[in-house]
Amino acid sequence: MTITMKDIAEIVGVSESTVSRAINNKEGVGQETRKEILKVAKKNNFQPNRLAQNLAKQETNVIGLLLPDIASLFYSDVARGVQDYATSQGYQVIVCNTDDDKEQEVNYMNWLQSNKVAGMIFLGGGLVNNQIVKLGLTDYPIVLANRLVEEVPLPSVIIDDTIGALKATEHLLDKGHDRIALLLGPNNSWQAQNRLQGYKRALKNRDIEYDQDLVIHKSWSREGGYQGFLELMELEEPPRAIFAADELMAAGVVEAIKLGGYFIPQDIAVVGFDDTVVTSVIDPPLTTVTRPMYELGERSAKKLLNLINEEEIKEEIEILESELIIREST
Amino acid sequence: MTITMKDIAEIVGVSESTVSRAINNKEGVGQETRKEILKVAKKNNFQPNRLAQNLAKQETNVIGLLLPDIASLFYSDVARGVQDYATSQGYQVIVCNTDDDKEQEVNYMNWLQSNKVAGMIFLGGGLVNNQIVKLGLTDYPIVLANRLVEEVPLPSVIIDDTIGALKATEHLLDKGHDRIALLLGPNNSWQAQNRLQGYKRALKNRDIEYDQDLVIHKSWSREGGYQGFLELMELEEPPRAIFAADELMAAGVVEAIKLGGYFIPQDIAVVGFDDTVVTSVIDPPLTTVTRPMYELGERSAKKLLNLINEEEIKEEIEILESELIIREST
DNA sequence: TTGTATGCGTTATCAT
DNA sequence: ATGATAACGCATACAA
Repeated sequence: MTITMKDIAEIVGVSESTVSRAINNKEGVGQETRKEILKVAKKNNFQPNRLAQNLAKQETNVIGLLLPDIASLFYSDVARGVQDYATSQGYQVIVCNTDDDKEQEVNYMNWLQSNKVAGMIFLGGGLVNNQIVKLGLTDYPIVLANRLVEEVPLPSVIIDDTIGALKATEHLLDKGHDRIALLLGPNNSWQAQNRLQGYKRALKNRDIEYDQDLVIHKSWSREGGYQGFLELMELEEPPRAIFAADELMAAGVVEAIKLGGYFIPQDIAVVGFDDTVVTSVIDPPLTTVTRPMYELGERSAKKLLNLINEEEIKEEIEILESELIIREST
Repeated sequence: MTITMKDIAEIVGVSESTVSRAINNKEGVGQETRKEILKVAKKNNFQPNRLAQNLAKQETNVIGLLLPDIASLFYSDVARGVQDYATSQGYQVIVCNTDDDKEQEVNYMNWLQSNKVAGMIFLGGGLVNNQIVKLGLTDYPIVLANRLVEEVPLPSVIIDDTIGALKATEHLLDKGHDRIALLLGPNNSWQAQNRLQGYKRALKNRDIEYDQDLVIHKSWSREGGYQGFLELMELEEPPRAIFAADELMAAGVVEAIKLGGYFIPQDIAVVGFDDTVVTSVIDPPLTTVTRPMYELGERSAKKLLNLINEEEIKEEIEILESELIIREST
């Protein structure tokens, strides 16, 4: 049913090579012939067979994106960034969900390679495994997005939560607060560590003593935020500023504050983390740290395409900073 | 760098066809030869070139998924369902974001065709345009997911919001409420129409008169829900049960109710719509209508693969029903 | 059991 | 300006 160059050649009465040249806008085809060929092609809705094309050219315009779960709010945003940039440059993206499973990851790596993708982006998922390092080092174009690599450096783009947490804390400091509570998830997580670090650094910059009692680890959830707030209120001198370093926790804190009859920000100021649809259900509009997720995708894609086209890479590791959006909760 | 069958053939000292047979687990290869070939293949990490493979076999194991935006909470869940089912059957998925733009859509359709995908799923995006119908009718495997088609029927899977709304209303009726408010977005939307219809049908089933005053159209947002509640409270006899047919609106309603000093569900019962991360920040846990988004993806993928493999399709149009999850807000 | 030959649809290198 | 031909890597029908 689908028409090929051979067919067109037959119809027009020329050779396949001439058809190929005409279709690909190359030199060396007569005015008339070219017009005729294009006419027939359009009329029959000719679509070149990419499989054959790629096989012959020994290259493709497809890149692979491996991530834990496309259904996650965070990753889907990044994915969109990757896709938009890639397609703007004539590339297509294949998204693979690994669920943080090493085996899945390796499977996909192999599959992508056998499909001769031009390169891959590895998004999230903790540490980089050896296979990736090996692949990336044997000059296969690979970019790491928000993912850590041990020892050997690979081209990567990451978001630094530390800066965001620093900005958030500084903002509250600027508002005149000197006792700022910090709500975090379990302290074994990389995220918690970074955000805590930013918080500490902000305090240190202002010569304010770090008070262990003001830092509370709960679960990354509404309930965690809720309970965290209750704990804070039991302190002798409860804080009047809270940095809830997670959006669900922030929602819980706001909830608890209002239920307690306090006003935001008059009685207690709140800064959250992340700015997704969850934030939109919080009232008052939340001052929050926002991570450039879409941009993370864009930059990663850009870096990968640069790598593929062997253009010069300015910085091996690119660091994006999270921003503070100031709204009405502080 | 990458090894081919030809290379293996040379190393082992057999012909390419023998290598092909061995690699593909086909009959007609001697014990020893096969073992030797596989050994060499494994040692050199041989990956068959899918481009060549697919070109030769004239088929691929890739399907295309066109949707408005992968970064949307709704669509990304569906996409995950498609991917999981597809990969479980040995297929890969290419996701294309169309942003509801007809032109983009057509571009992707062409691109996917020229990549010889085995089939496509069109998710969301309102009415189906003619190009799709044409493509689907000229026996190209196509499945419509939660998308409307005029006149000509195409294999499709849809979620019926009507049923969900009906169940939600019935549930409140069962709880003894006879004056149930309904909060909706702008009434020109397909969603609003369906949910209103389900609501009406539930009332009719119980011979309860439809009261126009109890149905309020606002924006699909927290603010819309909030304002809607305030309007309801101005009625002579405010309702004590509210069906907020959108998750953001539900969040706004709950917010407003609590600020008003009422208790849920003792004073006012609330049923929401959809069950995503947004729901998780609402307290008390919300009774809500949940749409089987993941399943929508799964079923669509399954139908498409059936189509591709020319198995019999039981029902041309498959209707999934939304379910009511009963929690503590009613 | 194994090898030979041909084709898949396109690109690219030669001739002409 | 155009055509013949080989090549891309693999599958497969047909011979041997």
